[in-house]
Formats: sequence, structure tokens, C-alpha cells
Amino acid sequence: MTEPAPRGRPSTGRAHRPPTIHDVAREAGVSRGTVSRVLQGGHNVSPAALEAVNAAIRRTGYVVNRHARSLVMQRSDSVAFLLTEPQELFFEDPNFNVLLRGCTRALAEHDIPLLLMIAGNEPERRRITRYIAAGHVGGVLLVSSHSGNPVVERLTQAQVPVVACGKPLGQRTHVAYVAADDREGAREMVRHLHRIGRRRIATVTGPQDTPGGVERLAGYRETLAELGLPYDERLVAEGDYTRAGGEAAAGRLLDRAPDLDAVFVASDLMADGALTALERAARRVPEDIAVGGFDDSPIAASTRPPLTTVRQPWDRISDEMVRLLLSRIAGEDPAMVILPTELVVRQSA
Amino acid sequence: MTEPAPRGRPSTGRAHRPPTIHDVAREAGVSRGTVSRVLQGGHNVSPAALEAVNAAIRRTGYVVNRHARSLVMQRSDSVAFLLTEPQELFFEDPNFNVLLRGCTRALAEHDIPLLLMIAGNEPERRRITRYIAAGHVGGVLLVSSHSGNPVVERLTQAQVPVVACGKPLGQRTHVAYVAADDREGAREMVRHLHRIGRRRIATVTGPQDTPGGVERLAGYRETLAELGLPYDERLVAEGDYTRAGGEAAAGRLLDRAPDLDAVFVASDLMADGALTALERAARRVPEDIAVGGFDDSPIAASTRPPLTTVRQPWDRISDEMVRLLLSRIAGEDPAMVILPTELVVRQSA
DNA sequence: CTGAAAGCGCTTACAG
DNA sequence: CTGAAAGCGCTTACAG
Repeated sequence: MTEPAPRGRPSTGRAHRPPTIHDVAREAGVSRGTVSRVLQGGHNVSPAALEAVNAAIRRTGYVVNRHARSLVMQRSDSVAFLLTEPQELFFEDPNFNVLLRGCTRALAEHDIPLLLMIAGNEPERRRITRYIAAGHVGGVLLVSSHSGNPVVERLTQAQVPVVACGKPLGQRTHVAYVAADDREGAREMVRHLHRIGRRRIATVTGPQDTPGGVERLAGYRETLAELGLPYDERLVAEGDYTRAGGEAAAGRLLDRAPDLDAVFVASDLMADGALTALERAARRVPEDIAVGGFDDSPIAASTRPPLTTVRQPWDRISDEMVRLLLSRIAGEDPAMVILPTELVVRQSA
Repeated sequence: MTEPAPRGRPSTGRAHRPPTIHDVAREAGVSRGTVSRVLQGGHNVSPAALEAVNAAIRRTGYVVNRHARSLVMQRSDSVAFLLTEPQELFFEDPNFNVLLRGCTRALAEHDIPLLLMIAGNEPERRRITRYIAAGHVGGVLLVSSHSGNPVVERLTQAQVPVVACGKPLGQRTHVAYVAADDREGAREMVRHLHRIGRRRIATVTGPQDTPGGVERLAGYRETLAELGLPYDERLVAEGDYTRAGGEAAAGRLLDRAPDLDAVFVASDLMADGALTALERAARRVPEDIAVGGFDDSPIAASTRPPLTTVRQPWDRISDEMVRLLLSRIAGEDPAMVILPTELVVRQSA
């Protein structure tokens, strides 16, 4: 009366085979179909069976085999976090970290694994697009601010649910996205600079092929008009969202308009660079020149002086991105979510 | 004479079924077994068949279904990048980014997807340990500097191949790891400070439950002895690898030993904090006090003044971690890899 | 409400 | 060298 011999699989080094649905079924005295139904939510299962199965799951320590499930369900349960920026930006920009952490956490709550993919150049992009189009991921969280990104088009064409962070520029198809209210955030900042008495307000913009770059500049211009301040091109310099770029842009501003008394910089990282430029030019902040940033990224509190800035609600952004993606995966239509920003006053303005 | 009707699966929204091994076999005029053999490396396949299959793969755009493969192979093809630090560190420390990017790239070269997992607290750790122990990943790249981490033990117990970044402290089992030569790096830095004429050399250490914290301090002490300099406890303050921690530790040092003329700080981030403390105390760097960092992280070049530091070869570290993990997965024994560091002289010392 | 059965796409002895 | 066949662990109509 011995147990039937273990099935003759080659030893793979892994000590014990994890229990399968079959073990649970035997343990609970039901069929595998019933166990599976319990796993799927317990519809059409008698209370008694349900309880027996749950107990058996607990006793056996059963964990579903996701490969088997994905194979039969014809879809993956994982989600890709896809970066299409060149790697330097990824390194330097502290916002990426915040977003990545937030999305990982939000997905973890749904028990969904996050695949990190970085596609900084065209070969990588092709490889990754193929991987995703092959159905290896259930959906994509896309971080790619620059417009003209072919990945978006390819992904939607492959019918893969996508949610972008920030409005994808120059896309003919509707793609779901989550963004902060860049324009209103910029308006708040410029109003604040005006309120504290500044009248020659300059700006360092983001790249004009990114939604943040465009929208924050638009907010700046609108508010100037609203306040009856003239729009002066010498007060506008384009940056590239890097620290060095912010420093260079602030330097140009100082050359062209030495009388400026405030500068709204479209990202904290660039604002930190601008502070360096101002210090070198022996301008005191905020006494001579007030500086406003954007993001309220981790560095904002540790610049000298600490940055007055516009907070992007990163936690909510990641939550909404995940929520939206799950709804897309469930078959709902795209949507765009705009989240309000908040002015954070520290010492630089 | 119509095509056979498509198999009657419910439409899932995904437009076209990707081609399967079956389509390739038909296209190539061989059996599915032969196609599979080609996929596995082409052993025991005639040149003619091999060519026919490869051509068919190209024509059909076939991509292997990893779920099916993993199911039958009884192992996953993905690798987890597991962070067990509390999230703050992850945010603040630029080294994480560099390492993460490096590992993603190195794995991509082997066509292996990276799963990002963050386990900052015990419930998360349990959930993730269970996930991994269930065989959902083929191996783990572990980033966890603090000792007493239960995850390491659980993972090795579950027979999952693990490679750590930095030597795991207080582990009874041998676990493979890759680390920079922390001790020698610290020695180089202290020697450099001595060479430029400093004699009252202080240090801000890393946490003493981390390998870097311990080793870099050891290198500091050894070099002092070697140079005939006395070891003075007032010259040693422990930091926590955060900017604020570095600032605080430097402040303590200044209180206890106002005559110090150099400080070796065990990370660039803490060194940046130390610069703030020194500036507030009106000490010039490097004239009054020379400052040496560790890491050569992205921030090192943009501190004021730019940091003289010790470069950790992050690219090589990630390469070696991935190489080592793949060899572990292939069944080889653990190994530890120590990589040399390099002194990078900028302006702070 | 439940079980038996087919099938997801792949790999791998096995027999030729 | 090659094909037919079994099987990986799961889900889901289908028939009761």
C-alpha cells in the first residue's frame, strides 16, 4: 500500500515540486474544475466546496502557476513599465524614480508583476515592441515625453493596452494618459512670483516637443497677459530637463535680460542648475532673483536655497495610471486623467 | 476551396493570433518537434531542415510563446531585481538607478525580462518571497545592503539562484555576490588625502551593518596606521547613506574636532550633505578642509565644488551580476567577484 | 453546482 | 536526423 511513485520528471535541482491544482483538488475532495472556479472568484461554487477548496489551498500552500494560466487565458498577467527616453534622462531625473516606485507599489496591490524595459535606441525599441506585440505583457505603462515616438503607434497598432504618463504629442490615435495640470501649475507659479512683487519674470522652458514643455510655457504666457505684463522673448530660454541645460539657459537669460527679477524654471532639476548659474553671477536668491521650480521632486528641499516649486502628485499619477491601464485591459475605452498640482512655497521665491 | 475556418476561440480583442510553432512547422514542411529543436539550438537537425525552419520563422514573424515554454520547462525565463531597502534610500540614492539600468541592459542582451520588485516592509517581503519561491522567476538579483535580511535566507532555502550586490553580511550560507573593492578604494582615498598634505583626516562612515560601511572604515583605519597617523575616535562619525545623514555627521565632526583638515565620506550623497555642513560652518573646500567621496555617482560632478571620489565600476558590477546569475541558473556553484575601484580626482580634494 | 474533457503552445524522450 | 505522442498546469464550455 505505497503511494503511487512520483511522476518521472528529471530532477531539475529545485527540491520540491510546488503543489498544483491537482493536489488541491485531491485534498479538498473535488475536481480540478471546481478548484479553478474558486480561483476565478468562486462563482457557481457551493459554499461547502468553496470552503473545502480554500482550506486545501491553505494547507498545501498552493500558488497558481502563472505560466499555465497565461497560456490558457491567452494573455499575460504582467505589465511593462517602458522607458523610451535616452538613458541619461532616466539617470538624472528623480521623477522617474518616484513614478517607478509608485507604479510598482500600485501594481503590487493587484498582484501584478512589473517588467522594466528601457528602449533608448531604435534596435532596443524594435526588440521590445516585438516582445510586447507577441503578447508577453498584458499592458504597457509608457514613459516617453518626447513627441514623434514611434513606439506609441506600434503598440496601439498591436492592440496592446497602453497608458502614457503625460499627453503623447502628435499622436493620431487616442491613447489613454495621465498628466498633471501643467498649464494651471505654471499659472499658479507665475501668479505667485507676481504676488511677491516681481515684474520682470523670465522662464526656462522644457523641450518644446514635450507636453510639459509646451503647457508650462503656455501657462506662463497666459498669466503674463492676464497680469498685464508684456511678453518679452528675451525672457524665454529653452532647456532640456537636465541640470546642465538649466544652468546654461539661466546663463543666456542673464545675458539677454540682466534686469530680470524672477525666473520660473520648468523643472526642479533645471532650477537647481539655474541656481548654480545665478550664484556664479553673484545674484542672490531670492533677494535679487526669485526662482520657481516645477515637480517638487526629492531634490527640491535640498537645493540652496530650498526651492519654491509646483508639486506634481506623483502618487496619484501612478495610482491613476495603473487604474486606467487595468480598465483598458478589461476592455474599457481610453480616457485621459488630469490631476491638479499644488504650489509649494519654500525659500527660493 | 476555402481555408479551414479559424479555430473557434472567443475574440479577445487582440486582432491576430500570433503564429505558433505549428504554423512554422507547416510553412517549413517539417514537424513541430523539429521546429522546437531548431529553437533549442539546432542540434540533431539536418542543415536543410534548419534552413527551412529559419526561413519559415522569418516569413511568419514567429516569436516563441514564453508561457508555454516556461510551463513545459518548469522554470521561468525572467529575472527579478529585488530591492529590500526602505523606499527612501531607493529614491535618494543615484547608485540604484545606475545599477538598475546596467542590469536591465545586461539582461536584455540575453533576451531576459527583468521584473522589478520592491520589498520595503515585512508583508511585501513575504508576498514577494512566496511569488519567487513558487518558481515565477528564474533567478534573483538582490540589492540589500543591510545585514540580517531574512530574504536572502528564504530565497536560498527555496533553491532560487541569487546574486547579491555587495557582500551579504551575517549569512551562514554561501551566496554569490559582486562587490567593488571597498577597502582598497577607501585606502586609495585616504592615501590621496595624505599626499595632498592633510594630517587630521576624519571620516563619515556608512552604516555599520552594511558591507560598504564596514569595509570603507576598515580601509580608513588601516591606511592611517600605515601612514603613522593616530586613530582618533573624534574623527569618526557614522552616517546612513543619506544626504541629510552626511550633513549631520559632518556637523558632529566639526564640533568634536574643529581642527580637522580633511574628511573621507563613505558615499557621494553623504559627501554632498557634508559640503552643506561645511559651507554653513564657513569652511572652504578644499582650502580649509578637503572632502573625498565614494561611488562617483552622477551627482559627484555637479556638487560645488565637484567631488574627488572613488569610482565604483557600476557597468562591470551589473555585467558581472548578470553573468554570475546566469551561471548559477545553469547550475554552477556560487562565486564572489570583487572589482577594483578607481580614484577620481576633481576639485574637492 | 459539478466533473470529465479538450485545449492553450511548447519540449522531449521514444522509436524509428 | 525526424515524427508522433505525451505531458507541463491551468481554464472553460459542455453535459449533466
